Amino acid sequence: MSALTFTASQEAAIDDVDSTLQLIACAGSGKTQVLAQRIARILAQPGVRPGNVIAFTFTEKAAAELKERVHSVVRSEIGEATGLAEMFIGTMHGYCLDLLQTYVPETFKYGVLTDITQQLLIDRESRRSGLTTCTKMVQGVETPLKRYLDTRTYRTALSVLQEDDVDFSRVRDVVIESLGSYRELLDYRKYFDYTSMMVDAVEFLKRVQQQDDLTSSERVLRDHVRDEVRYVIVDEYQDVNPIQERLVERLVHYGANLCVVGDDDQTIYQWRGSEVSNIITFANRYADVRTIELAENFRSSKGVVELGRTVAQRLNSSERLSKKMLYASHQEWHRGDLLALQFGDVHEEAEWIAQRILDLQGMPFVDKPGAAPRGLSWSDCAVLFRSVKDADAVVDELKRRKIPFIIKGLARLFDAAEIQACVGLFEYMMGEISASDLRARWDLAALIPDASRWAKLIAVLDDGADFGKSDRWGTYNIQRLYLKALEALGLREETVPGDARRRELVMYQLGKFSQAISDFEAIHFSSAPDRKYEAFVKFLQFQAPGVYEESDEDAGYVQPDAVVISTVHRAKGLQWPAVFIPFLRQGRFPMRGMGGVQVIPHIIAEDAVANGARYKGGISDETRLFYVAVTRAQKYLYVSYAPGEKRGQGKASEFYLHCTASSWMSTSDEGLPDAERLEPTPKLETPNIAISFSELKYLFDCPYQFKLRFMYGFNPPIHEALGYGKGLHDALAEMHKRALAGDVPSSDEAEALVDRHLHTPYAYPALREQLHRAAVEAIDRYFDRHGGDLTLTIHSEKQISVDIAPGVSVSGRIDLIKSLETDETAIVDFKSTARSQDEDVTRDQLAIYALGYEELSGASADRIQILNLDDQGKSTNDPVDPSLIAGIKQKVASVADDIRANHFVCMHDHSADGAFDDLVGLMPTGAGAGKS
DNA sequence: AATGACGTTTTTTTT
DNA sequence: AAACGTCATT
Repeated sequence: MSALTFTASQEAAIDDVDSTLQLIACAGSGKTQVLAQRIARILAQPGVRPGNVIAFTFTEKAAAELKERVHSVVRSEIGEATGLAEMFIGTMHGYCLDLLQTYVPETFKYGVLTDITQQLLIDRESRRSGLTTCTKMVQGVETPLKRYLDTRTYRTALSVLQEDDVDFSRVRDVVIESLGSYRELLDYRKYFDYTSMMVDAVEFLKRVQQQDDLTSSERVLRDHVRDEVRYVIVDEYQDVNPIQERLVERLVHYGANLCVVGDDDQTIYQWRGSEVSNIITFANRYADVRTIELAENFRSSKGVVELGRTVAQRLNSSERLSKKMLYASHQEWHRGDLLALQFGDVHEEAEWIAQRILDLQGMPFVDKPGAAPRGLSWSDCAVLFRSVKDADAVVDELKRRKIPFIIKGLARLFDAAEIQACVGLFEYMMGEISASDLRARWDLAALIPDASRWAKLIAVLDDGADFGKSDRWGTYNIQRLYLKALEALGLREETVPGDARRRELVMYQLGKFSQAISDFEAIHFSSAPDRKYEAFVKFLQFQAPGVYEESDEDAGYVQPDAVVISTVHRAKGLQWPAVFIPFLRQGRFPMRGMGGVQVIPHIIAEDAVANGARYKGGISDETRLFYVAVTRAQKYLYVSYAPGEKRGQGKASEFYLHCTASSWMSTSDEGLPDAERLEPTPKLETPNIAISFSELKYLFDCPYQFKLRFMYGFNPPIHEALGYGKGLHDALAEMHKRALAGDVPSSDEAEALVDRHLHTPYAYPALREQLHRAAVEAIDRYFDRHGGDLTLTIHSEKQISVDIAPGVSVSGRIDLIKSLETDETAIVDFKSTARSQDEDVTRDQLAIYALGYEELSGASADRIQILNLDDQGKSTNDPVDPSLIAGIKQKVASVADDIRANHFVCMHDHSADGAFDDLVGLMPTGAGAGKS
């Protein structure tokens, strides 16, 4: 596709920016490139601005890729374009959250619950969350849901109830009441979960579109959707669920152009609510739909394409759109490229796979038509499983042969010896294990750099377990205790025993543990200390092991050259020259139906949900999954099966048998052809690097701290005043936004503004009051000094994004852009703590803001101000300096190179730097020591 | 038709 | 910090 020649249907899809479009894109059809071209075509029209376009993707990763492609097409076809950051390319969740936090002031302060924090919240407040008031019907008997045990099912029930098309008259009253009390709890604790951010956004859009008595911000949103949203594009449309479809309908309500892209044969998330009928009946539901089929497969050899086609044909023609998939790539099929093999047991199977991976090394492979062949390497091979739990034999064999691999989708963090050592810290504190047990665990993990420090560690733990020493619950901060424990041991990257690789791996694990603490403490921060630590240990023992994935080398920006072991689900959208699909055993793939309590029918009756049966899954869903697996292969495809020991594990899967019946497949291995081997060279993929303002600040300050925080995942302890700065920010944002809408707030609203925006969930009552008073004073002061300028607001909270170099972008928000009485334009950044910072860094930050404004508007700002909201704080007002701006580009680009090279050196003398309190114990002690 | 062993997935979504 | 449905076997 580098030559940028398109097929007739691709051309049609790119050119038609006016019809309601339905693109049926088969596997490997170059859909992302087509979308990028189409978006560029849209932007090239007179009168169209980037802000008129919304493109939804399924994942953040897909969004980053599409964004990068759009930018590169725009650069080459239109040249410089401004305001590209105004175009939304991202997930629907991201869009909804953004919408709420831009237009609904009451929600500015809301935080977002992840799966884990949501589960923790539901369990902690098991009654108020509706968990234990909800019941399940098992064989006609109604029993209440149980704390911890049924939480998972309850969470799914909550999302089905809210995201699907539900007939509530068929839902039992207790279930509806539980949902109500969960929603109240979320509201009370000021949280969104992944469901409520969608539901609330759709509700809000609906109200704005149907009612007349609107507030100023509601009017702004209505006008925005009516006048600004002109093109809506939805990728992976086959995986859209009912609430997402409702969102799309709302956005095109005033006639915006809609283009959906998908392949019904690749619907693999039905168990999560994906509704295939959205794509199948699309042409009936929208008027004047033009359907274009992107049938050419540019990815795979003829053999793979033909096999894929026959797999898809196993589906009932009534449940799929009739379509073709045509071989159109340069990959040639040779007899023996596709094998279906049977082995005596799983070990033989694993041995063969490992051997074939070795044999493939250096095999010539051509990535693109006309390109020079390269030798295949580890990362060109993938082993795909229905469930990655079946991967043990393959994993062992690859380890044995020292073949590098990364495994995705296995929650194994808590199997690691390092993590068990960390868990031990808290088990010791709670008296569950003895000091010598603890010592044994740390010895097992080979993690004690200096045995003389052991007594220090014990002292820290004993002190931490003394719950009588203070009445302030905030004293018993788990994260701080963890960091203190590591410090007591003297455990830092430089002191971890072993080589550099092991040191890095251990730091990743310890960082992940820090993340687990943050998750727990976000919910349990204000519990009585002894009960909190007790609950934490239970969390570590029972819940956490099933949740956290082991960190691998994939965590950073550096792509390792390693064999990929993955589930089929995670492989969607990816491709490899060689794909293995082992373990094709009856009952595994296709996976046999599941027992146990299910949301449908045990909590919600099947007939209460439109097409509720889809959550159960069936043979069609498994077939589509197998179709996805097969079509990942570019050339070599090896499916295999081996019987297991136990009964019921002896038979081959019907998918395996299907493959053996294909004339493109061989059922015996005749060896690879005698091609001359080349030097194995992994496909070079420069990862896109997207950094936010705040991350950049850390990078400039101290690259090693950046690595600790954002790559290893270490989190600072929760501060009790957390939320104060954000509250001020949000109050100011509302003031400026209302001013923009012509609804200028007056100084007597200060108190109300603070009430609405200040949320300090971790503060004890006295602190909370104190923060409240301080906030009201700060807002009063702002009205006093700047109230008259409110009408001069140009933008509030403006999202900006700067492409520094190809593949490197920096994004963030500018607090305020306003015009001055002097007729100059100023960029304003609010500061709310008097924390002193390196003068240099602040100037860098200012330069980024200036750059961002230029990118946004095409014009340059005149002044940059830092406005300190504190009473005594220092503010600044500087000119925009062109030489500074040129310098910053250079600086960011070099920082990006460091990220790509995994090079995060710290030049600081941390002992002299107050800003690094939190993680100072993990900083290298040697670095910068020579500095005065 | 009744019994008992067996296994119990998949995973995205925010700063 | 459990109990259920499914499937193979009899």
